[in-house]
Amino acid sequence: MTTGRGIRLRDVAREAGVHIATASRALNPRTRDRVHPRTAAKVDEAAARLGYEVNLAARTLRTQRSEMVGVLIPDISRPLYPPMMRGIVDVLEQHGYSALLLATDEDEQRERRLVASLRARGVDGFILATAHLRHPLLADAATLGVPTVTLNRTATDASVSSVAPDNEAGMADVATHLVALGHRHIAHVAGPTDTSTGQARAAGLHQALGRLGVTIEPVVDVATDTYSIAEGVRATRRLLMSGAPFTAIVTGNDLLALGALDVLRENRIDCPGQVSVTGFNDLPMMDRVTPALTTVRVPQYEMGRTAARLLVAQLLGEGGEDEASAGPVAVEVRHEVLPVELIVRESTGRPPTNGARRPSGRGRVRAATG
Amino acid sequence: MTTGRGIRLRDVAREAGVHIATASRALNPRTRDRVHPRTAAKVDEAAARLGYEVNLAARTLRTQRSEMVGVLIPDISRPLYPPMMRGIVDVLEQHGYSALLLATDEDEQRERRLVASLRARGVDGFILATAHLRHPLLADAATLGVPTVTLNRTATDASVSSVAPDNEAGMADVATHLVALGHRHIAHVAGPTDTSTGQARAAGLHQALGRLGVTIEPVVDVATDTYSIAEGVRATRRLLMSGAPFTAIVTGNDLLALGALDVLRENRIDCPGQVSVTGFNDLPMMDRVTPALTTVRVPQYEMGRTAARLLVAQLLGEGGEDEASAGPVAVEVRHEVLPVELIVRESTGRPPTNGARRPSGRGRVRAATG
DNA sequence: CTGTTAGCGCGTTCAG
DNA sequence: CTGAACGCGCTAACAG
Repeated sequence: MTTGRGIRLRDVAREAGVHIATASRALNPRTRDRVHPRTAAKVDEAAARLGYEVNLAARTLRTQRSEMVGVLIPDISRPLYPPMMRGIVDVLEQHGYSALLLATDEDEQRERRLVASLRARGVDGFILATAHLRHPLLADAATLGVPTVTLNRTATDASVSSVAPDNEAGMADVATHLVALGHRHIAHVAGPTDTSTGQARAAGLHQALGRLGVTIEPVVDVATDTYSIAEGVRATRRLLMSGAPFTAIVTGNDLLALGALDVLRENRIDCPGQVSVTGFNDLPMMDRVTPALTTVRVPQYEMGRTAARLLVAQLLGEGGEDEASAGPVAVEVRHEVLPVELIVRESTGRPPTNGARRPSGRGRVRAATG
Repeated sequence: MTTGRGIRLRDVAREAGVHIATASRALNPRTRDRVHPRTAAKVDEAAARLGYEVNLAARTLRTQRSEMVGVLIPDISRPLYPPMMRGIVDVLEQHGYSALLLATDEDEQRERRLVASLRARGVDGFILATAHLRHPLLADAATLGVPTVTLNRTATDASVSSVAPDNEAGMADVATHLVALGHRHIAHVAGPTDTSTGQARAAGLHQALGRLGVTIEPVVDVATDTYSIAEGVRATRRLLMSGAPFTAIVTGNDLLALGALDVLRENRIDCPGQVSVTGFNDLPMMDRVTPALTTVRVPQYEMGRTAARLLVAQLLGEGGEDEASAGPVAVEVRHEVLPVELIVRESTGRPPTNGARRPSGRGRVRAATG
């Protein structure tokens, strides 16, 4: 109700008729029980009357804890991330932490700069959302002793906690689904091999198909450089050019799948009539594209929440750390793998009854543009 | 390369063989020119060697400027916001500011709490993304003297800068487009009346149609409570129930339009064959739903950038403020209205040749579920 | 349970 | 152009 500007602890203390330190203890939840309830009440009242708000910069300077977490996301406008971010923010807020959001664009230079600025700000921890495997930062962050959790990146580094979807299980579901429908000739538009999701999903698919007695011909197993519609287009064109037969395309990500659908459409190949397509992630609106995409739902919001919970647990754990344990302070490292769910929609169906054949003549494939 | 942890200015000063104050001046861009170039170079070198990183908590405590901005967004996982956030982050980063992202869910209580915590953190400014008109916070923020910019909310408060799309022009384009196609009986699923976008778009539509000599019958002019697919469904069902004739539905937002498309589909009313539909915003994937949505593109990323620029301008302006000007410090308040663009896709076409009639019998309208 | 004292790391006076 | 001293607002240690 009042200004709250420039009101310091000493003002509250004077107003309440107690010493500044007493006011501090009364107002800080962690130390409130060290003060007489009646005194605490008086302080509360004075603080409320004056509109006092603690100065966190001062507290941070004193305690070396900023109660802020740095969240590094390549690009929040890519649809995979917003639900994750929301999950992160929700959990952090619950524990009194705030989220500093930075865009990395997966640019190493930029990342280093941003992390440096976050360290300068004294963030208590990092959440690093990236699937890229080469990530020099990780070694740094761990080395520099700032608690870190990676998000959407399967654990490869034993020293940093991680949260990732169960890519293998998702691909196993996809494989089972397609084989049950009767598909035997399956093509694969794989995600980038320098991402953990790309690798894990590709491996999961191959393993599952192997168990089912189906193999993917190398000529119809193509990789992409990035997760994007354009890359999906490029890769699917290559598939068609190969002339090899297939009745289904498994992709590593919904955007790649959208690109595949575009290429099928431009070549007048019916989906799912002639060729089935699957995606991964279940991004928003995937139920509304045409045909509605069969895909693997990744619990994005829950992944964000989990990452934040893991980080907060470390943060709180560290604070209460007794120095009893000698040796390197064993921060508990955990690797959470969250369950995924196959969502069957309209882009998958039985293969054509006349069996697998080249879905299109080479000459009919449109040349790539641009 | 080195740890950077626990390295203080005094360490750098000692390493460089100068006084701590000199090191401070050399390292701070604003005061660097007050020190001898050779001395500055020595300090730089020492800082680099030691991996020094300024402690921003200390600087903030001293200077009362945190170089952080609080960004309040109802829910980052709603597709309108991520591109805005990206724009904000990009511009802020350019000027050395960081973004603290909070989720408000448009809950007033929560908002107050969050704003209080941001003030406690000493943020230098706020960006408030909300279209809701009643916003007590605004008065507060302005009153408390923290520079604020509203985003996606047309100026109603003269004291706070704002960035908003040109809703009127967008609706004028929609009206012109539909009338040119031959539509004379137009229905309207309006956005919430307690939002500035809802109001401005509704007003813009009515005005434009008025100029074109077309009026919307009150029975086919329905409002919604929120921008959501479910509300679009509810409102469109009401439209059909009314029995009044129309050949086009103009909606206040893409989600409402998706709901309208759902209801048309469930009643086997062809779009655009029997009824055309328009949206607003051009959210991601609107080119891929069926039918691809004719809508008004709002420059979300650019709006984010603009909001951040306006805020930074205020922040920098304030710092350089000479006390020469007596009276209330006139922070420059600006209201930016960004141009929009009509994107014509497949959901609009000529009205049926047999003219306007009730697109569906009352009895055929499915009852609302739930 | 409360008061006293000291200092977190920095920027900014004021002298020289 | 550089050095000395002070204090931003708070909390942690130590007394009492």
